[in-house]
Amino acid sequence: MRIATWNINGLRARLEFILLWLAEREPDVVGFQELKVADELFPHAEFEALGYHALTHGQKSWNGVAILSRAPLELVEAGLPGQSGFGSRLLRARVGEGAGAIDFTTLYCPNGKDTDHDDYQRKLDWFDALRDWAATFVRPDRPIVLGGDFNIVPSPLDSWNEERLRGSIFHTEAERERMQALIDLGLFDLFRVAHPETRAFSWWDYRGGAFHRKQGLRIDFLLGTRAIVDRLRTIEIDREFRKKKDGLTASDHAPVIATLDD
DNA sequence: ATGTCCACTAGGAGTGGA
Repeated sequence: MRIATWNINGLRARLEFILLWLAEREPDVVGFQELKVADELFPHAEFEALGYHALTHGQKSWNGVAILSRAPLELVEAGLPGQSGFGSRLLRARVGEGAGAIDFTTLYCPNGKDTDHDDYQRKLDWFDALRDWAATFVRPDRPIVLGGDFNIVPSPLDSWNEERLRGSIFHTEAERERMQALIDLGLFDLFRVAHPETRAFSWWDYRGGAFHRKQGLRIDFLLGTRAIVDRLRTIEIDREFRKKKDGLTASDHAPVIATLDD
């Protein structure tokens, strides 16, 4: 079973690019973030043509998340309780069938903009709510995945320039404490399980040639319980799809894709 | 300091967000 997360930065602008990726990588389950489209405009038929069912939790202009699955999927919940004012950022489904089924959540965590912006404290509050919510169901023996754009750089190894950026947005102690609090519920950063020492990024600014200068951050994660770690075979950040394809513009995020034993 | 991209409004570029 191949599972993935990807902040696509605009579904309508990215559709053709996404379809290329699906055909090439053939994931079974994908969580998308930053759809920037209302649910009624979601192109279900385009995905169904490739064999994917979709659940969406979108809104006009900004935010928005969706889950694609080849196997039937069942909505569990949409939206983080108490945090609907921050937009459509969370969607949880049961995906797959039988013993191999997993509890899969896609997350688009708030950016926070800057440490002196009001959104920064709201971001920290959102993460507190996320931890409280996750604590209600995360258990080591359950196959649970939380995947998404967390907008936090958890450790110096995950930043292209920790020395310069420490204390700035994505790199603060308060954000890192929130990330750790989530992990402490019994979740593992699957990329780090497989690649404990590798410097790898999942996001590069469109500006300034950041991708080619290797100036990126690792802010997109697949988190899984012990039951998922036990099934983990591979996990990679799909840098190839941060590059233009057939003249089509990529998202500023690369997909993260993992293979699990069925 | 900031070289890009996306969506919105409006009916052609500017603005806000990331």
